[in-house]
Amino acid sequence: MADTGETLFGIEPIALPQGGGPLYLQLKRRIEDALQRGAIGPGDALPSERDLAARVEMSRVTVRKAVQHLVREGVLVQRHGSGTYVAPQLNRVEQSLSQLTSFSEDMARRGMAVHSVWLDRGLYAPSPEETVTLGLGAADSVARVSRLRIAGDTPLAIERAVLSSAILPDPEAIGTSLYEHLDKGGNRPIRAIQRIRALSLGADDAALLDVAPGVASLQIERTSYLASGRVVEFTRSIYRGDAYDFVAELRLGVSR
Amino acid sequence: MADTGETLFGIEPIALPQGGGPLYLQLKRRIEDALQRGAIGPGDALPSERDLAARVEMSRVTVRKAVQHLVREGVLVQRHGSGTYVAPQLNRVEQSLSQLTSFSEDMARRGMAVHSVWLDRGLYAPSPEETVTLGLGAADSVARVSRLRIAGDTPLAIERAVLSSAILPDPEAIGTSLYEHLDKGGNRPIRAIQRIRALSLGADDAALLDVAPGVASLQIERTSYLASGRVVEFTRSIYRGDAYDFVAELRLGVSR
DNA sequence: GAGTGGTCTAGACCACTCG
DNA sequence: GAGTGGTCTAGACCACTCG
Repeated sequence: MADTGETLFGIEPIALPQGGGPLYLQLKRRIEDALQRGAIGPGDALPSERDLAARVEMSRVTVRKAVQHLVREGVLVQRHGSGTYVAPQLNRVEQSLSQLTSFSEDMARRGMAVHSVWLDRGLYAPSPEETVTLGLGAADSVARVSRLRIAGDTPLAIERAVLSSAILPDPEAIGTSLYEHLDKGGNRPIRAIQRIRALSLGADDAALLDVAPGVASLQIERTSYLASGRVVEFTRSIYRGDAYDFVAELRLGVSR
Repeated sequence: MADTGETLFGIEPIALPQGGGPLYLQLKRRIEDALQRGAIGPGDALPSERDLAARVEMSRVTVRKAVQHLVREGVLVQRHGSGTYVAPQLNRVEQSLSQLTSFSEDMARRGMAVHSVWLDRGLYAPSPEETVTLGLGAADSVARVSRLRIAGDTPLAIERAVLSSAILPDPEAIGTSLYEHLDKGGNRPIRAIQRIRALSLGADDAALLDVAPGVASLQIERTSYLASGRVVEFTRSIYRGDAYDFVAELRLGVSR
């Protein structure tokens, strides 16, 4: 469906009225229009930045600025050395915010093949923050387990968990499921508090999730508790903003 | 605490080793270091882009690229015609994801003075999406009420609610509280589903929230129900990513 | 090797702020 | 009016991809 011919999917060489404002916003609007009209669709290649620049009679820097805005919004993707493409339509994953569910089982239920890549797994001296959160003593160490969650070939989330080494003495012994492993030791959490915020992705995490740096993402910090009230794990996860919806059910509170 | 003198808060004219990579990332790292060392703090002015460029011997475009990354991350703020500043430390607002609470009362409990600005309040023909969501007939109209929520002088959120005009025939009659108004008519919701996602702010919403375009934010879509199961309102809200934490409590689900 | 995006420069003009 | 960020250009070189 890509059109690198004369009409440039309806983006005329000379800017039509299109409203005023900066050139890069005008171009951004024209590309958005082409998408809305269906002149270009998911997976299609855009003309190269140099081509686009020549045709719309703007400098390449200005074209880049328009394109980068759309990349940050998740509308386009750029691949170094290859080209610029309309972002493939992702099926957003819905995840409940009221039940502690299993990533693997969640995905299986949706018919998605998932796997994880370990980013880190080992014993460390705790940071002051970890000492406080996990309620550790001075001599205690912590197990850090980090992994990248992948569905098909789309990375969805980075999970970084920290536990007392008393609860997880051998991080290497975890199979695919941390909770299953904890269960065996009688340390399965029954309750958790999650804190959700929006986050602009840094270069490193963006690379792991295969998106552009600066893209909006969701960071979730989870503190899990045993029935005894003891903290089992503290996990900081980063979810791709374009791939996840979190769903919560609310009950009547006070009047607003 | 701003330092526009020779040392440039420890950012030396000639780049120290600092690791490699693109110049703009090196500069970004040096500014982050200065912040971490406390050489500059919230509210402080940075040197102008031209000054910075001269001192670190990079072009202004490269300096801008470093600065803009930090602006997008919420670390710095720029004010056109005025300068570049370290972002003031915001007290994040915590909001529960398991109770339907009142924005105004929530804030009052935290000792914050809040007010709202109406962005829109009126009766309209429904969009197809609204017709479906609200379960409307062909001849029904909808009330749209949009407002900007402000704490002190910091805009925190944009709320855009849509209701059947059968439930809200006169949008102008709302005082400060939509729910209070609904209550009077016996149409108070008792249950709601919220859908949370990360979103990169567009120019218009960014301007309303007084942040840079492209900054990460949280979008929450809420569908509220009456005891009868009927949908009362559909609200799409956008929360400043740097000002909000949403907190949810989870109970044990299936194994992971 | 041709083509692509990623980085970088030097310079220009504009719109805005501030005293 | 001086200074600031916002936009824009023409041109260059690099790192990467792809057939």
